[in-house]
Amino acid sequence: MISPARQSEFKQLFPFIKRCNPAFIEMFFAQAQYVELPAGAAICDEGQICAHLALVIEGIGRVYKLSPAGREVTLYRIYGGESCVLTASCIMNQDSFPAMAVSETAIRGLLINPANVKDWFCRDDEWQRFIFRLLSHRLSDIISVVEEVAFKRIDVRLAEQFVKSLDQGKSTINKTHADIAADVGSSREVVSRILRDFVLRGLIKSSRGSIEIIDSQAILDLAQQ
Amino acid sequence: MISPARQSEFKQLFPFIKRCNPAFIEMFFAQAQYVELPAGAAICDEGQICAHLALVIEGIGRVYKLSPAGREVTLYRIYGGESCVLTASCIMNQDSFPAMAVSETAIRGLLINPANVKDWFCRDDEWQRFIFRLLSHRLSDIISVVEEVAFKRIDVRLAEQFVKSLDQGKSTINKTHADIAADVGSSREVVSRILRDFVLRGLIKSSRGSIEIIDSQAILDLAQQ
DNA sequence: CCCTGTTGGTGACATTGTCACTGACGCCTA
DNA sequence: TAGGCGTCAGTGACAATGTCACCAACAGGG
Repeated sequence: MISPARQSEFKQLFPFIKRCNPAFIEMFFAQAQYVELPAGAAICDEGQICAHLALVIEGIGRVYKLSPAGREVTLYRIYGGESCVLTASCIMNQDSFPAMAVSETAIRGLLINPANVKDWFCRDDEWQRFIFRLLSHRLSDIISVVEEVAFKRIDVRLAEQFVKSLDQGKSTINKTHADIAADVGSSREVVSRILRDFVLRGLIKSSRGSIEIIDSQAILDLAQQ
Repeated sequence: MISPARQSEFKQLFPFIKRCNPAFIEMFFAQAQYVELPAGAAICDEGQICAHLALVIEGIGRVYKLSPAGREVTLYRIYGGESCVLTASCIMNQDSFPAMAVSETAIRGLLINPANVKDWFCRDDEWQRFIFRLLSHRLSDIISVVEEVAFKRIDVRLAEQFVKSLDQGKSTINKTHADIAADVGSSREVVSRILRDFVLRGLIKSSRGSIEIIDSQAILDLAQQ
């Protein structure tokens, strides 16, 4: 049973629940389980069968692929108000999880039992819509990753990352070159080289573990390509 | 209304329908629409909203991404007994199609009205299971594409393609270098170069528009990496 | 037999990936 | 405070891949 305070917090982030019928809402909060995770916790290992569907209230989760050689690509991130679809699809047919997931920050959220996820599907139209929307958004997220990796130059993709930060009002990115490389699926050396060029061209300032965007217009232009 | 002959043909390829309840089966075949497509027909353009859910009886569809520069990557293929999930997920929430699709061979299949897809979801458990299985398989298909593109050398990926042909009992592949490049998301020149090396190493024989696998063991070994 | 579109080959160069190594920095502990 | 250690970033050399421009071989139609 979820406390009333957490319930209203949840409703803020997941508006669909407010459109569900009262009986469903009651059942939902009765069955859901509240959890907290520290930053950097492994949520799902490759091949592991997922135990629950997670709905994130606060924090950021990162879902990624890991190569045998140790390289990484981020498939997508899970923010507050979202849920791990891979988990969802795994729950639906008991497959194993085809990627890894970690908490990038501390995470708070609700866990739903797999049996409930499926059972509720026909109990409430809004719940169904919510799950479907999630699945299809993730599908297109991952397709964009294919597009990025297959077609775009890395300098352009780095610029895109910076633009995302700018959109969130942050002109400083606190990440190491290795972090960024893992994000875009490249290697640290390549990222370092390109960032060195960015520094020389006056687009950014770089220091240990953080990057400051100087010429945001040039970054925007580059990301445009 | 689908003719009895086509119904039994469909049941062979989509066994789930045999496990559905009789009323559902009747409704299904009453509402479904039979269609045929020639080879090379455009099924879905990027950004276009999909009008129907297609269940393929015979033939092969290819779903791919196209870059502005004209390069391509194949996301997945749809064979007999399968369905276009992207279409499915698009239907569920009226999004536009995030990729392109063409018929690689002539295709025969059934079309389902979007309204029905959704409506049926809670009418029959087997139908629900079928759609979910499809969605989650496609998701992992596309994740493997990310893995391939981000982490693997192209010679290895070409070898993998050849292994797929060998698995189907075909030691000759009737494709142009450009076709193969579009499949793996590379460029024709690169494919040509690598195939030239394969020829020099005695792995394949190459002629205009077709490739014959000579040393299948070496191909298998290479694909293993 | 010529014309034309398709297919494949090639060299040159830019971009990216990999490997091995180095130096700089921050933190901990003796 | 000095030394030790791990993290972070920079570099050169070379391999793999992408891009561009161009050419040659081939097939089929007129």
